[in-house]
Amino acid sequence: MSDARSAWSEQRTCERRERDANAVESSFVIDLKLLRTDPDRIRRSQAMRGESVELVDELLAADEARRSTLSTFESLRAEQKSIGKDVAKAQGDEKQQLLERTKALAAEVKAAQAAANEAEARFTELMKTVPNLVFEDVPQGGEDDFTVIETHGTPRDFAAAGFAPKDHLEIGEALGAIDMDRGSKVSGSRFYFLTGIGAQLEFALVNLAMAKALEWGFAPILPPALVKPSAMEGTGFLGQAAQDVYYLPADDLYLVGTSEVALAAYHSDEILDAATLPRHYVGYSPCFRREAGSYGQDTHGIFRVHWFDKVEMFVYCAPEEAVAEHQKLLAFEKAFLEALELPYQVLDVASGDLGLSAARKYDCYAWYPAQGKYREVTSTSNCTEFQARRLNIRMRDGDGVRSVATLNGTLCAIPRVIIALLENHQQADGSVHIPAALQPYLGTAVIS
RNA sequence: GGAGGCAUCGCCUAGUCGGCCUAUGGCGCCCGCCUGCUAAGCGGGAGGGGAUGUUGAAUCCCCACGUGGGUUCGAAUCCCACUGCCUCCGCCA
Repeated sequence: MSDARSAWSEQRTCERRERDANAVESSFVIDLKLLRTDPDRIRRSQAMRGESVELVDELLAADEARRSTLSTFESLRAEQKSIGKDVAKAQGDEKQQLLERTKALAAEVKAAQAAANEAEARFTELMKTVPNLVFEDVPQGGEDDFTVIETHGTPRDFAAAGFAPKDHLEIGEALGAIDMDRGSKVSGSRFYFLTGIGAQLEFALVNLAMAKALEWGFAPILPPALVKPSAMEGTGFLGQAAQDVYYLPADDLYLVGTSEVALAAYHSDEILDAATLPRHYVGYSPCFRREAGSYGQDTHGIFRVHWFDKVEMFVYCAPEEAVAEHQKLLAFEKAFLEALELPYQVLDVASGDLGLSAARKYDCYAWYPAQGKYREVTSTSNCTEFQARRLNIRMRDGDGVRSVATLNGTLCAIPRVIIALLENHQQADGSVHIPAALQPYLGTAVIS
């Protein structure tokens, strides 16, 4: 039995469902105990992200309000219950007296409960806005303050080869691989058709990526591309990133921007047996992005588009394993780029440029000759327990029941990989060399 | 889309014309005990939150019978809405 198949059968027998509603309500974004015992840790994280530090004080106040209203409700409720029992036994006048007392109490209980619910809701709303805690050793700063931690390969010297590199669109159109004009005719800007060898290239890349992932022990999944709001919110895409997401109001569904969403929500409301962790999944799905904040950026070709397909890795593991798993995901991404013979760098992304759910993020930037620079081609995030708390995904082990950690990483984002292949491996005559690892899947060593 | 049925602890299940439910029993699981070993047997445990407290003690309380409301002094039990699943019909790749 293959690794992938045994992973499947194992998981089918070990799944647990957690249906407790309170657990869902009280699954918070950051660790509740941390808020009380070490609020400064959260303040530092907020500062590193360039987010509100005052939020922590609001949270503490809201938590206090929540607890005191809850206490009030609980003691009233306890009294109500205990009198209720006496009522059942009492007779005559005694019964009438008790009834009178408890009638008034009923209204109080109701009011106290409403107050407690409201305080709870306010607190939960606030908690949802807190991004994940950043690891304290990630580079500080904004978009441009990343640290380049590795550089692999060397950009080709096209001058020495005697010709100027063409950009991917020019190559792709000449090869009949990319049709941008019809993309915009049919669907608008930032849409495209992959045609002929371009379409074949996608299938070849997907098959190569899947073959590698299976070899590495990942279980393959084809996830839905439309998800409920809870899945979107749980993975952290409805906060500041909400404007970048397609929404279908008629059905109250979102189009995912990455299969990470469905892969993370896959085990929502479940308790996983610790013996089945870590779990490695690899998903393939279309990805939809409104690119609302990027008007005018990367408008040329298929670098930044509203729809693309992507092979994505996803990991569930014990929190203490997360850092090591993150390194593994990065290693897999590197192995894939190396198989494609692409020069690239690895970036440790700065605190201010992390998404809502990431504690640390490594991006691989591949070399794009026509742009003359390294640009993002993969991204892997360690979300620690952030998504698991929101999605109520826990594990049972010797220490009881606790949240798992989740991680995600790009294995192959089709358009950006196609661009990198076309541009880096182009020849003077307009043909494109295909890396040895990909040749078996495409059936040719050169496209022309 | 139309009609009907169902929803209790990991799984199965008792309870459903309101208070004795502090939710029954079985299986599986975990920890003890017992025992040449195993099995059996016996005892205990297994959700969330809060308070006092401790640092890996304990005690008390609240919540949890799909979800949310309602009726009532009191709801697993009655009423309403919603969700999910199952069956049948229709439509469809």
